[in-house]
Amino acid sequence: MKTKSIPADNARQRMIQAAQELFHLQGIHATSVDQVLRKSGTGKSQFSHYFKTKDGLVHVVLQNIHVWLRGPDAPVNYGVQTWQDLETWLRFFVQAQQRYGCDRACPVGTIGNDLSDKQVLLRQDVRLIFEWVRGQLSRFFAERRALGEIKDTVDPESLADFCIVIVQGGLFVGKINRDGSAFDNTVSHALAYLKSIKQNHVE
Amino acid sequence: MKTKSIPADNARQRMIQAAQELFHLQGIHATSVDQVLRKSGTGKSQFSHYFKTKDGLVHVVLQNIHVWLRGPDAPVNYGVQTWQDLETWLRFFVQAQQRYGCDRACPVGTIGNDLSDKQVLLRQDVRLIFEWVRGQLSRFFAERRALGEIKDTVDPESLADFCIVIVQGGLFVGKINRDGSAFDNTVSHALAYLKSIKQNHVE
DNA sequence: GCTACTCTGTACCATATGGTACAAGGTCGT
DNA sequence: ACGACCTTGTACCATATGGTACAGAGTAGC
Repeated sequence: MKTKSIPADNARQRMIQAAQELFHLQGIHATSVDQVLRKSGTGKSQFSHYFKTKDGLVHVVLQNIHVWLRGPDAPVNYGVQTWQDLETWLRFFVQAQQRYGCDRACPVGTIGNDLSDKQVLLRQDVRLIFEWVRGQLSRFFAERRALGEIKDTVDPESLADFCIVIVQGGLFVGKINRDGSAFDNTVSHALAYLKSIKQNHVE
Repeated sequence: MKTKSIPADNARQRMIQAAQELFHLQGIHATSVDQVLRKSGTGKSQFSHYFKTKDGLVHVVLQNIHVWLRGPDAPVNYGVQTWQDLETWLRFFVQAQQRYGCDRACPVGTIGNDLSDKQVLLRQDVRLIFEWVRGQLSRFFAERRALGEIKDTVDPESLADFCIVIVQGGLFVGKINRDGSAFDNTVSHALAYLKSIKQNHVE
């Protein structure tokens, strides 16, 4: 036996980390368990021990991402409070994708896209994350509407949908084209729209 | 031998058709060659004969889609000429997705998303289709701008990107959520934006 | 009839896949 | 020291995968 078993569930964390990156980059189907094991330097017995099945691993990865996004180490502030926050939030994804050479989209979206109708629990995991993001955004828009900065006729939740679709679509198209310019252009237009909404407030 | 070999490349067409549907529904990775063979009722020898490899089949499927979209049997008019055409074009994708229970996104996008960096030729196939669509849309916006219906400061190509990202993102999110409302809401906002652009023309 | 070509069925192969069995090492509480 | 428990290595398995080999049937041209 090479390594001592002192590091406890160190292997578990390494597997989660490796899986998260591989899923992000290749999706679930294109990523085999063995690939995760090789990347994390672990064995099949640990895998079975900690996650039992591949779906089990995906589940833990999604949970991991969920707490990551909601916690203090989130890569960007999801608790949007100001219009500036919203612009920062949108622009973040453009920059983030370009940093990695436009070879990957949203980690959660990539996994969600690979799910079949049978993987009910995993779809629930994905939905939970999306719902939370949508909640953050719609809360922001609702607050702004209450302040009269948005017309009463505009639905805050539909604006949240608008932002989410822009981000998911932008990352998706960017990945396909290996080029972030379409995403960049789209965010510019989206921001122009949101500003026009903002300025159109009654009173 | 059950069937006579009179029907010529009938088998070939059936395989393409089956593959196209399976790729659309599951992506490339989740679709095995055997699955295509079972669905099309053909054998492995035909497959090797006509397409040689799996990538070869994907290539033909993409070409098939390409000529389909550009031809008279296209599911929607890509040769947008009027603002009404554009609205019809955008709304078509919302309706098309809902017709099939929101279990699939764009056929081309789905395939493009599954490509690795090594599949250069297939990525080229995808890019060709996307570039053509982008060309159709940007041509329309350029024409409208020439007529003074759009401000000179607005880039027609970036508006085309905006529309493509909305459609790809909407279909993508719809597939993940198995629900088309986010896409629907997003298209409504996008159309509102495009109308605001339209009315802002100088003169 | 003979040959060349197209089409198709059967069999096969090396590899990869997800998953299981089982035993053994290490740690801790007693 | 003892046993319980957590962790890990090795070996294995049934199945699926993409792909190949090869021969037989059908058809057309000469």
